Amino acid sequence: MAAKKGYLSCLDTVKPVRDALEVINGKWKLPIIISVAVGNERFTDIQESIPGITPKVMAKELKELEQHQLIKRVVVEDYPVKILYKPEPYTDTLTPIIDALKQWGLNHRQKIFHPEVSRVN
Amino acid sequence: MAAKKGYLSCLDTVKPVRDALEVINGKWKLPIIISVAVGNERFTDIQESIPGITPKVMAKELKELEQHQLIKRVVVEDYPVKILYKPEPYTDTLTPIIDALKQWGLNHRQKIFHPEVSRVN
DNA sequence: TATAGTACTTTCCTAAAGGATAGTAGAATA
DNA sequence: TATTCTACTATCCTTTAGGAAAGTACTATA
Repeated sequence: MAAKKGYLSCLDTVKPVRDALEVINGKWKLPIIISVAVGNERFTDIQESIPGITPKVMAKELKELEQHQLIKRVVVEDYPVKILYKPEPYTDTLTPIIDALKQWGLNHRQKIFHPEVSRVN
Repeated sequence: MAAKKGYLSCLDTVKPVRDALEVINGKWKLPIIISVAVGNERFTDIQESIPGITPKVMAKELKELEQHQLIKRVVVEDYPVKILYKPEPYTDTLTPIIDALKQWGLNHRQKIFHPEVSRVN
């Protein structure tokens, strides 16, 4: 019974990649993380630093990022109270992903708008 | 007029990251790329190597990846004709992203299921 | 007193993603 | 002749993402 060719397994890579994508999926999570990592702490500042994001989406994404311990919501008991969003140590672990995406995005834009000059492919 | 604090700009990073996300967004594009990169060439093999994907979604994603020149659809004129999906040179440029996501996903799973042993955070 | 700022929430809506299931056309195989 | 293989397509449906606009409770400021 000559074994039918069958496919090559790639689950070793596919599974962890999907785990990662589940946490950072969507259009806004990484931009918010980048903004907070750069030092924006107030709701309004973060919002204004990311063109196009609405407060509803911001609020939802901030909650999810908090649950994943990728940012911390800090209430400062002043009058009036201040609310700050701060990076967690765990946030730093995303740096390699963000860097890789940034570099790829820069190269991709080169490729699309100036194909003859682009470095890769 | 003491300038109101204002936010810190992070567009240098946010913009290219968003460019990249637009190409590799969704649940399935990277898994498909991984499968093709590992050597799966036939529609059915790719599909079987990625648990949960349906043929409809496969077909749609393959078309989009082709448009972005991340895979090539090759028709082999045999009887019957064979259709092969192959990686393009440009596919390799995604390797750093895939590696970063894979490493992060592995670490994240550690953190979630064995917090006391996890390496980072 | 009126306006503005802060951190949201609420409502309503559209579009896109994704999933289940079935079907199909041609060729090969039993 | 019947079934299987291949690479899809077609239908239908549910869920999620995301966007527009307004509102709110509190405080501060002019």
